[in-house]
Amino acid sequence: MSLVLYNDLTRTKEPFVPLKEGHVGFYSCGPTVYDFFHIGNARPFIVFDVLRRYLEYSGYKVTFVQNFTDIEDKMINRANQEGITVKQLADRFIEEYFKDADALGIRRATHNPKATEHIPEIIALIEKLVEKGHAYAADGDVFFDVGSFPSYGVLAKQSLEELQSGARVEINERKRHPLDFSLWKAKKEGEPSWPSPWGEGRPGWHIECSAMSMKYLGETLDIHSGGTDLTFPHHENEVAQAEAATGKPFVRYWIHNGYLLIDKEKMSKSLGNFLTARAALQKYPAKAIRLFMLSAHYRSPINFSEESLNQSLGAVERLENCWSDLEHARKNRKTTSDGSRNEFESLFKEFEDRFITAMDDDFNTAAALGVLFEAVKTVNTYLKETQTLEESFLELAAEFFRKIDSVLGVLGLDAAAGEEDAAEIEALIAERNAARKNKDFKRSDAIRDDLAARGILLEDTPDGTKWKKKA
RNA sequence: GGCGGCAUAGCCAAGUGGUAAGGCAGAGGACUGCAAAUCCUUUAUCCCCAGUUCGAAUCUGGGUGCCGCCUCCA
Repeated sequence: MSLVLYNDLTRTKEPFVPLKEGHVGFYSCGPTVYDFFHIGNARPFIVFDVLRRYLEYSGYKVTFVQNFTDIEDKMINRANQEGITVKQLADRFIEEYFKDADALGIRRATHNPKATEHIPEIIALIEKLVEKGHAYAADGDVFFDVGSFPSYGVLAKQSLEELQSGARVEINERKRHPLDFSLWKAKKEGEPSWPSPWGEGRPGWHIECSAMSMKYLGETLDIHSGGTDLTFPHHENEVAQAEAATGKPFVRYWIHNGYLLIDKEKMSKSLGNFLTARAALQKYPAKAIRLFMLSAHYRSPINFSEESLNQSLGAVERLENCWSDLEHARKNRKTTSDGSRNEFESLFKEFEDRFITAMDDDFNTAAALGVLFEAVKTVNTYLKETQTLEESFLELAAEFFRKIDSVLGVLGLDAAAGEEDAAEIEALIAERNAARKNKDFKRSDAIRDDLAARGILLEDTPDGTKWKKKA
């Protein structure tokens, strides 16, 4: 059994075999840093972070590269609007990106290259394309010559003619073919620029990903991912640029996530129907947002709504309750350790195998979550129905949850506890229990209500009172 | 015009030939001082029609509806 991925290049599921055994070179298109990213942008960040984690869980060494597009029309426009430099704008929103991405539990990439820091690599790639006759200069601009690259359209699965017939591209007389695209843009007044063999200018959007991905991962990448809207033309162009230059296959597995919709429409900045990740994080814990993203297959569209997020929140609470019950049992219940370890080992081994089977099948996180919840039920039932707990069960269950959560991150076991006020809470609980003993329910309920108002929820169990923070 | 996706219970969502995972919500019950949590029970024949098959949500054909890409966009 091993991972099978849906490859957009072939439009079929294929067994995943990396170029170098045991190692995966993974490039994921990152944000243009002109604004906060929204919850739709967050989908690929979360989903491909989980794929990356799963590859690592599966034993691969993963080099994960995600770029920052820090020079581009939108960057320039926004910087001008705000009266700051493009660099200042980029620095600010890279910082904001990390704040939100970290809060969402997205692990840091191995490399986060910026376009403006790779101008020499970009120019070198363009020069190579010009030399090989795949690009041509025109008044300080350089265009890629799609007519020179017969397999243009591999990802779109359309011929040049077919692509052109539906195209809404602006007429540009300097282009040989309407679909030729900019590799280098001549400087305009008030724009940042760099010297180049074609004069002062700046790189086009598509070229940065080809240049930077190959710099960090070599001429052939194992996985390249992004939103499905990038398939054409961005990724198509990346393929053309890289393969025209190197003559080697650029990417072995192209994977694209489906859109996040809101009111059945694509969430996007231009439509104005977006919710920033930051705003979402104020309303919902990261765990709930992650679980929401993972509750459907990554290639399906998902519809964002308050109701969906609330459902995910409910699900997360179920996971958390199970975990905290487990912890509580470990501290407060009688345990023994006779014999039955093997039985529990195979129980959790089976759950893990099923988790692996789900994830191996084109990264089916929805099915994987199903397995996780079945394990939750098993643990809950065991805790409820067993008088004297077997230590190995508690250990193995905790280990199972930790492992799964190292991939999915929906339990937040990585996050620091931060229970500095624990002592005070414990004291109040003791006071409340004393009141309960004296049947002073007025007093006991008052304490419980006060704590609830602070976001501390109490549960009375046969093994004493348990408390937790509201999710 | 070309390319592609989707349609499963009140909601979200797996499942691609053998008689429908999981979550949320709801109802009933157990437990509780009351709660909370948990457990038990309960809620679907898979958009429609026609085929293939011993057998289809799952394959084929035809409909209907929704959505995306071909332009910046995760």
